[in-house]
Amino acid sequence: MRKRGVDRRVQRTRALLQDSLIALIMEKGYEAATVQDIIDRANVGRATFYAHFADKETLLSSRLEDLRHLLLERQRQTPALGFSLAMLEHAYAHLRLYQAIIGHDSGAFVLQRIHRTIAELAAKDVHALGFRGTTEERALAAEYIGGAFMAVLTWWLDHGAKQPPQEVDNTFRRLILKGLKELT
Amino acid sequence: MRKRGVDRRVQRTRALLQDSLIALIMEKGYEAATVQDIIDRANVGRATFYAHFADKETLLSSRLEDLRHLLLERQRQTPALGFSLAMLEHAYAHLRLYQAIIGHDSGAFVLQRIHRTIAELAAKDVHALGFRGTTEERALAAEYIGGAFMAVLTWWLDHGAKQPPQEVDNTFRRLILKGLKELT
DNA sequence: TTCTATATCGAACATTGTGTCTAATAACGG
DNA sequence: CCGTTATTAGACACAATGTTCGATATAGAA
Repeated sequence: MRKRGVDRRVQRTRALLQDSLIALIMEKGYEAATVQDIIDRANVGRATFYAHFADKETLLSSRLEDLRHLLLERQRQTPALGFSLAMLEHAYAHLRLYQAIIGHDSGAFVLQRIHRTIAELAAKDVHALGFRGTTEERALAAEYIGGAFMAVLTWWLDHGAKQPPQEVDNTFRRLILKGLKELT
Repeated sequence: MRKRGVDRRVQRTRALLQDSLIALIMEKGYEAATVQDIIDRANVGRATFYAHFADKETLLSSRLEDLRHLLLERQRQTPALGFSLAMLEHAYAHLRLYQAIIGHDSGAFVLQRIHRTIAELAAKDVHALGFRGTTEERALAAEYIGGAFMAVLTWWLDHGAKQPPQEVDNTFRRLILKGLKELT
């Protein structure tokens, strides 16, 4: 029995690379960070990087996958739109990172990935919300929920994240259910 | 008086390059298109490209600027949310292009640029809509309108653009004003 | 038409980043 | 302790970027 747990070296290397990417995103944005930057900061050999990840994007994906599981977990515990508060709290806990993503133009790609993840989770909630309609209408609802959430998240981060996550979560829920009429 | 109009050669070259980029976006996506690809297809010298545009992104911007002016024009003629129908009709008239943007992952960047343009136009409408509230609330409203529109646009394109622009415009308006409750 | 300013060309160039490969070394886990 | 596997340094070919320069072609004014 060889494969009790993952080799310590592997765990260490992967963590170093992921953390390095995060740090670089905060420092110069995702696009601007090169593989060379990443391995320099992580103090890891070039060949080692490619032994673990096919490219920079794959490294990013490995991190986003963690986030996705976190959100999935919270969604299972919460009746509807569980991803919302979980995501807001995660952003609140890593404010500098998220503000860097929003700030740099290079954030587009990362943001898009997060957006797709959210939209995917929203699709599951459409059913949970007891939403009636055709397949297409439900797809529209999911897209709308995802888009609205990203709008709220972006706005919140852009303005210094002054409200607590709980309050923003409420704003989001009011917005998607009742639209602009209820914003005030 | 030298500068009656722009030199024909300049007009021709710029148009060739812009059209070439559009064609390539449809063919392989924005990210995948290299400057070499663009000048090859346009049949323009490398030095000439850089005489006109600093890089690929600047070339894209020059095209998006045209779109922005188109939308601004239509917004001036329409009481509120004028960008919506105009944008939908533009997408409808260039379906293959927009579906390519949505399709390829590389579309994230282009989509982000369009999103920002829409959000900017939405900000002007927030006031036109007679929306009351603090500066921050109005910023949220603008972001929300932009996000909701992009969601509807994305959904529509993703599902084959089966409804006419007019109908999609109505759906969008109902959605942002009254939320999910009114979607059915 | 002629003249002149300037846009274009082609080709070379340095630079940067990517992804692969190898043989030697180090560290893990049993 | 030993066999397996991860890591390393460094070199490598490749692709793409953005700049430069002299020669050529062409637009627009007179």
